[in-house]
Amino acid sequence: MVGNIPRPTIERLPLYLRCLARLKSTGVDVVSSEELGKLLAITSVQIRKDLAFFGEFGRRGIGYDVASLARQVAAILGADQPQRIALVGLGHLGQALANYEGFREHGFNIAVMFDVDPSKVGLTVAGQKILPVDRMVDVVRHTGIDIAVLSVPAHAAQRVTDVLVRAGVRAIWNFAPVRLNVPEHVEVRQENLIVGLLALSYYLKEGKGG
Amino acid sequence: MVGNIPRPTIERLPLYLRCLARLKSTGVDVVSSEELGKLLAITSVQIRKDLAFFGEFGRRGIGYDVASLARQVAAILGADQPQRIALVGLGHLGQALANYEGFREHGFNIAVMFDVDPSKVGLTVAGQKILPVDRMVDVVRHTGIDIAVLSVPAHAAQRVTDVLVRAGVRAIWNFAPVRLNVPEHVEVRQENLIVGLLALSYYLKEGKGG
DNA sequence: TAGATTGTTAATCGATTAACAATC
DNA sequence: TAGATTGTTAATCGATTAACAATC
Repeated sequence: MVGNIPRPTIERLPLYLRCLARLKSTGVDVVSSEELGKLLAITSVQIRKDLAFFGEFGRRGIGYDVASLARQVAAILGADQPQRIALVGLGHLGQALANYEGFREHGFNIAVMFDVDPSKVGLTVAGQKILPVDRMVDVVRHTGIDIAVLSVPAHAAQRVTDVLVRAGVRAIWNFAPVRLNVPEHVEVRQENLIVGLLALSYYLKEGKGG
Repeated sequence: MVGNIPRPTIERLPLYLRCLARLKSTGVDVVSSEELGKLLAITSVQIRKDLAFFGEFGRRGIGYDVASLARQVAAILGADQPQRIALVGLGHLGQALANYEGFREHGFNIAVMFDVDPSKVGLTVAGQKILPVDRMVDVVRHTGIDIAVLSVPAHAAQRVTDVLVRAGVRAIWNFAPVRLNVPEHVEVRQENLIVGLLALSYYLKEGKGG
């Protein structure tokens, strides 16, 4: 696999994957980059260029085998085999994430859930018992979980992160609106809901002809 | 205001805004682009370039007045005065959004909430009563709401969108994993949680040295 | 005035698009 | 073979970075 793939390419792959999964479920066996592009509002060249970073997946004159391409894109993204993740913080957002179907569909299983709030510990959400944060290092280390989802209040985010790092987590998906300090070997993905709403608000104003 | 601002610039403005709000609340009066950049892990030139699209906000040799810059960035984004929004779909994600503090902080108030599910209609979430979708056109049109947040299942998203458009909504923040068809004058912002997780999963694999 | 920092013009870098050869 | 569609090389476009003049 090549060293430096453009970030925009990486962020389009999940779109391809989902579209392919949908095509597969509706019984489509073969798809051209042109057709895929129509469905996604992305040019066919862009799609072929993106895929070309990783290999040759199509048949000239024919197109792509839907099932096979889906498998291979999933493999590129590390979504080809079940991956257990830890969820920390079971406020409203945490509970929404715990119940989000999209994860399971891509092979991500929330294997453990933690919260500091004693009134939440012991409750069952989405079929899982909430554990106390005290047990996080032990449990995460023991189960060998790599990815943690962080949906705690901003003021607690760095503290929880330090614990997660100590527990051996190597990727953190952070919904708290703070930049986390982590060692170099830990990947952080910052999710930032308000950006979406503010950007939308800007384009709304612009559309008005402002 | 200039016509064509780079999209990346627009998406950084909310980060500036939040950082400035935080500085203000900690009593910082003046900040340089260098300092702001350190806090956000963005270069100072990038920040100055971004701001330059909209005008001159700083004082050479001094820096930026935190309160004044915050006000002006908020104005650019249309977050300088309260904006009412409609929330459609009160599943787990919808309820999380209804309770999300970040919106209020930026002047967005969820003024009305709708759901199809009769067992949800009438319930109170985050201090608001859930209304039936049947009343959506009337209520939205009557209150003059511009922005709708869509957190309904994928299969219902287009149907609800058509109603929202009929009700006069001009911007839709869509959490359903489908591309919406809307008339040209309606802005759509596609939010896509799974992209974040899959991208993280990719970079985790890469980090491994794969 | 000297030091600091902005705003802007020019150079570089990276991503998208266009053109086309390869091949099913 | 002719038509379709991929994969790739070259050209264009757009965003970031570097350099620097303006000015507090």
